[in-house]
Amino acid sequence: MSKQAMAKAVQQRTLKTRAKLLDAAQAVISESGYEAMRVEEVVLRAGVAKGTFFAHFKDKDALMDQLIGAEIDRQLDIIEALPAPKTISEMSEAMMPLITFMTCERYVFDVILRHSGAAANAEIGPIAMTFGRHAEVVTKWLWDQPFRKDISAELQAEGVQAFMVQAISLMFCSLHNSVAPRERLETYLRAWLTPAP
Amino acid sequence: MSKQAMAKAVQQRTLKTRAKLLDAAQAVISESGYEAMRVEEVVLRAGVAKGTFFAHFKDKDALMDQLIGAEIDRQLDIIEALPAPKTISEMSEAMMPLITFMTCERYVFDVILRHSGAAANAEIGPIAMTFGRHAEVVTKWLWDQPFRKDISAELQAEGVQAFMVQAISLMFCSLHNSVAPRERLETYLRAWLTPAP
DNA sequence: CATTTAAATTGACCATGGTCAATATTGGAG
DNA sequence: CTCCAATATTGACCATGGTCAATTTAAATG
Repeated sequence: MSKQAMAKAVQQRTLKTRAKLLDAAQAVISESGYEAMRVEEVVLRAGVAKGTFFAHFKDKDALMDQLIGAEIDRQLDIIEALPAPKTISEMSEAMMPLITFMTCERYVFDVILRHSGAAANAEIGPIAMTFGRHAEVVTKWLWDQPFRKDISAELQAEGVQAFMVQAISLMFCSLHNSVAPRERLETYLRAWLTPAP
Repeated sequence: MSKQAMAKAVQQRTLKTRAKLLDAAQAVISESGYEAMRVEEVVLRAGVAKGTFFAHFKDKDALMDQLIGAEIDRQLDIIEALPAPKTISEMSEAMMPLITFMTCERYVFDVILRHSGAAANAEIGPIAMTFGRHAEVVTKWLWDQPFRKDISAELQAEGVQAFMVQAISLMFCSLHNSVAPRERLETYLRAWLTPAP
């Protein structure tokens, strides 16, 4: 035995099957949206049995975690390429593409919330990772040019995240959806990042 | 026709059936927790058919909304009876019972998040109402003795809520669950309510 | 009291996510 | 090349939330 303990590596077909499933899922989503995605439909298009799906993903949510996480990562790539915002307005502007995706469907936002604090112990999923990455990006912004100096850039970044979630939550709330999300976010950020007691 | 247009009022049995369902559900939850609740089990104990359940509640989530909302209201009753906190520490202390309930099960917190921004238009559910009420309570606290004066008490209260949710979210996250939730919340609240740039 | 009609209840049925014992395939060892 | 064990795949089956046409019941009316 050469590979000792870890036995055989993953087989070729495993990767192929996984790719087929991901492609099929992405296709369904492109056509009908995230919420409308059915496992049945995905395995049908991928040409595999239902059981195979669950051999590759713990459950439907795990697939969503991966697909939505990947999309958020794409948005973060864009955000990261931007120059560090110098004003609150620029910062909220920079965050809008991400927010737009997160609010494309109520279901998507629910999945994101459900995974943002990684559920199980020691099991950090793709979406949870993107939250970590997002915090890092914002921290970097604030590092160069902090808006306030009484607290760390990390803490400021955590607050920015909390307010982003809050602003999005209220978008979906009929009590508060009269105020535009971008405006609301800016109000929060101004109060958080440039206080003047 | 005397009652014109609104026809007959709700029948007695309607209230009885609803009460039986709520009691049965509460009993199941007391024994096994929220996540373990099954509609099947509830209708069995209530002695009604499955269809009756859905004649009284739009779906399982609606029942959860009501039960969890009622429990949050009970916690808010307690909180409201307290004297207004004078320090950040007292404030976080006052909020702990509510947070304890919200974190009794991951499932409970998920339901709360899902309903905190009322889903459908013009359909404000019990949990969404409690968020409104909670904001009012906190606003009242800050009204008498505001920690900072550059922003309104209402805005401060919204921030308190955002940070409460954030602190709870991170409790469930394996990356961050090393820090005690109460400590984390106090760090947030101090930075939010007593900034010193 | 008989009649009537809106409202409440029923339960067979469906939709869909998820399981698992059986089977098939892969890739290395001899 | 053949055989073996680890791995991947299968699909019948289950669990559970949710639907709806048919039926039963409440209570107002004459």
